Amino acid sequence: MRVTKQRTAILDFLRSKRHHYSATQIYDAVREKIPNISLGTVYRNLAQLIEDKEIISVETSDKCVYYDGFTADHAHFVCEGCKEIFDFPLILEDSEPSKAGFLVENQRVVYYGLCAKCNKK
Amino acid sequence: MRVTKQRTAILDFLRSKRHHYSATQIYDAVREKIPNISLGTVYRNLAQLIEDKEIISVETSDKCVYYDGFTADHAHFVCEGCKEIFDFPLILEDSEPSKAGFLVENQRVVYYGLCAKCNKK
DNA sequence: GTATCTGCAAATCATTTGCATTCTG
DNA sequence: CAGAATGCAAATGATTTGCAGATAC
Repeated sequence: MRVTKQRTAILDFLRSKRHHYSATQIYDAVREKIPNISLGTVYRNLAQLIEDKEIISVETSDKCVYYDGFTADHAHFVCEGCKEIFDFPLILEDSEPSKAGFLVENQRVVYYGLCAKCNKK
Repeated sequence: MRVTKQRTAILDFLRSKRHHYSATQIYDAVREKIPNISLGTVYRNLAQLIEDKEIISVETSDKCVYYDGFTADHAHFVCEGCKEIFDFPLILEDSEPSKAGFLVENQRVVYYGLCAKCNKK
């Protein structure tokens, strides 16, 4: 794996934010620094960065995938009101699959509902 | 909401199986009973059935959504070896978001790894 | 009878890919 | 230099949608 300015810019962007971004949003953000970067390059780098465990992907009921530069285990909450994605701590215990002899390499917890603000309305 | 033979066939199919199917797989299965059903109808009914909480959707790192006629709370395990999706009980406790005043309407837990069989190889 | 649902086909839209060129080590 | 990575544009594939005709209630 080579260090290119494109890959560096993408990773720097994701790490600089405690937020979750779609490929297109990342593309738009990085384009401010590298105007001629292509969307294909963004996707290829995101895939590579996931493989290298530098970032994680967040699959929700949205049609697009979000990417997160914060890789410590945590849960996500998708607010159906304001569409915001929130982070929450994830309490890991002996998981059912591992008790059954399965090898758990990864786990995703996503809550859906209304955030505190939207819930009050 | 009207009871059509298409909607009934889709729901019957999903309820008759303890398994998870993509829209295309459901389309293929239901076509054996209703040969001229269209994929668009399958998607429209799946969306409706989800809204009515008759079925649930399972989002994974796959590019397609899976549908599940078993609606009681449970976790999913996606085996990266054989690609099978397994059900596991889900131990629900006071979730972090609800402690924070968020309204949790739904929650999805997906594990990734190797099932017992693939893990042995 | 009328609003809802369906089949069909075309449109979307996120993501992937082929290829010639450029860049990193 | 050689293998990787990039930009561009075209391809893919799941999902959505417009519309005219069929169906449920």
